[in-house]
Amino acid sequence: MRRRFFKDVHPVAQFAPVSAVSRAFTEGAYLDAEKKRRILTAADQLGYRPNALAASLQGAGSNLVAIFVGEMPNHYDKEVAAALVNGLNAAGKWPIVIGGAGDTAKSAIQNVLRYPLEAMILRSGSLDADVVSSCLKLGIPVISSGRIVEGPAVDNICVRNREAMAMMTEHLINQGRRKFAYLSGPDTFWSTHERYLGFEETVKEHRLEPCSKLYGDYSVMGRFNAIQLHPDLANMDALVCANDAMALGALMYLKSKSISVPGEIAVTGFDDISMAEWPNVELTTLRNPIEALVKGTIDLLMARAADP
Amino acid sequence: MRRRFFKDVHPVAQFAPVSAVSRAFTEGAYLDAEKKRRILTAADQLGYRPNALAASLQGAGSNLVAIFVGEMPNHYDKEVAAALVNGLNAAGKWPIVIGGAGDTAKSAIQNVLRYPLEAMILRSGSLDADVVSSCLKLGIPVISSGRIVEGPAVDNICVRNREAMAMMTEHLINQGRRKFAYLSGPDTFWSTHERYLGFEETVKEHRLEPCSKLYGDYSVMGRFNAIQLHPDLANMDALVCANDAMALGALMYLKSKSISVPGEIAVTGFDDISMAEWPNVELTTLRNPIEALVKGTIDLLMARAADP
DNA sequence: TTGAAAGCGTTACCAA
DNA sequence: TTGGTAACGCTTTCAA
Repeated sequence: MRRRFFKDVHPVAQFAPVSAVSRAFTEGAYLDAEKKRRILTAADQLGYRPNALAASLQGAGSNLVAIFVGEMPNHYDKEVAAALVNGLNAAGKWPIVIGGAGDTAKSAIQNVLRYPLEAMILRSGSLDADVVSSCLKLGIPVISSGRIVEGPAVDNICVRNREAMAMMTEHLINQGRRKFAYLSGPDTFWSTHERYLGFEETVKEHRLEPCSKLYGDYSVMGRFNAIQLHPDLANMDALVCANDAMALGALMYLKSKSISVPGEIAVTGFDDISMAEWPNVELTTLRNPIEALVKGTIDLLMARAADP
Repeated sequence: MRRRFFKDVHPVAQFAPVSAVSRAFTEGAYLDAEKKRRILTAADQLGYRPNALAASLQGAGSNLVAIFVGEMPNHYDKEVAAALVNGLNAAGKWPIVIGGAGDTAKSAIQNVLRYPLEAMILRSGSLDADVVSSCLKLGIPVISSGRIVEGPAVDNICVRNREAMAMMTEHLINQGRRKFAYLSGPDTFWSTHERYLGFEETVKEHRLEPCSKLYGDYSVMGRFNAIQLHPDLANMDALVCANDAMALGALMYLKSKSISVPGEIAVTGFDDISMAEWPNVELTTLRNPIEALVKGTIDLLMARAADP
């Protein structure tokens, strides 16, 4: 079959050779100014723009990035995801977002890896080993945001969960609190363990009596909050929660029992989600700075792009 | 320059011709079972998978979809966006997410249109005319989710805002409420107008006195809620809000003033975000069903894919 | 400064 | 069944 020349089909190349069209869209390429203007005008009318995929096949960067956001059980995760999308957009990177968990997410990730990605950003920990090894084989850099993931070619950006929680606990002790309870997240979340360690070591340092530890699920309503299960609320003057969502749930429960906060019991969270700023919400929280996290993630991405 | 044959470079084609490799990855293609197994094994070890971009260049569907989510000022928007991402993933479509507003978003959209998209899903109304005309030229179907957008080749899926709000108002009147105030969203949101109309026509039908209309911004805390500006809370027994977020804000304000809800004033919202189910939140709300919205959006997408 | 053509990684077609 | 190759839309030599 005779090779059809681009001239026959290329929408703009009716007016000029393909190479000229390409040059018209390439900053700083040699091309007669008048000719360039003509091409750009025609392109504009036709709604033509160079196909980014064909360009990437040719060697240009794809500017595509995948983000695995997981299930996003609480508002903090959603806020981070939204901020990440905006940050990437501003940097000229286009995020393909993958959600969910389990086998569905697993196969989704494998499918998305068929696109020429410049990076894989991990916001969820459920599939680490799998994803990391796949990306390694493909030479796609992995950026773990909000958790530490071991592995070659994995960049990490993460808040100091342990130190922060230690500071928070210290602060409560300085305020005179002595009888602690801890509301933990599920063990499947990486941050859970770190945060508890920070709390535990501080309590031990001050030789306070061992406290009770409860488990929530990082959401506000999960099990309408583990706090309900607590044996005796009377024997407690501070409730340290592993994130804001659960702290909010606890707060609502205590309020329904007419227990004064922070009078009788201090409640603390972690993340500083927007709800923590609402009036009537007597919550002390640690700022888990989204802006910094997003900026760090994108800096890492750009660094990898410049020097793989 | 001599044409380099794929054999020289294709990672798997060292073991078999490129066409065989392609067949190994194509369901139902003619290929010796044993040979297929060998190829797949080699591919697995090398981490090789067919490049989706090159495939789409060849004629296969790109499976890429863009979602313009806008600013997502409230939780409902974020919940919808998350559900949409999950739904698309489950359908084997990969969403490129664009956020923000104004010129940044505008140029982001134009850039993303350089990829071969199967559809553009609009969740934000800020850039309609622009996006629709660009997509039309490119032959990319536009799906407007949650709003009605006029235009050729635009599919719409949307809840009946007006009818729903009318029902809600009717319900309040049946309960004996007579003195209404309305807390509206910003005029830049399409749903704002529709919802107000439903409310207004019902109030007029029942010949109730004209009510006061206040403006919020669809967020919980915006201006710590327009309700504060209301001249006299005493002269009101029902506050109809255009969405849950603002209703929640109003609720908190009334609580801080020790006004009983729903005793003295009934407060209603719209959306049924998860927070509306929290205990202590005395909110009557209309379910804006996310599942149905997502399913409808994806059905529309699939229908377009099958028959453009 | 320009046009022609090679080559990117696929899939589809055609002849064997 | 198979292998070879045209074609997809683009950018980048290369030669003029």
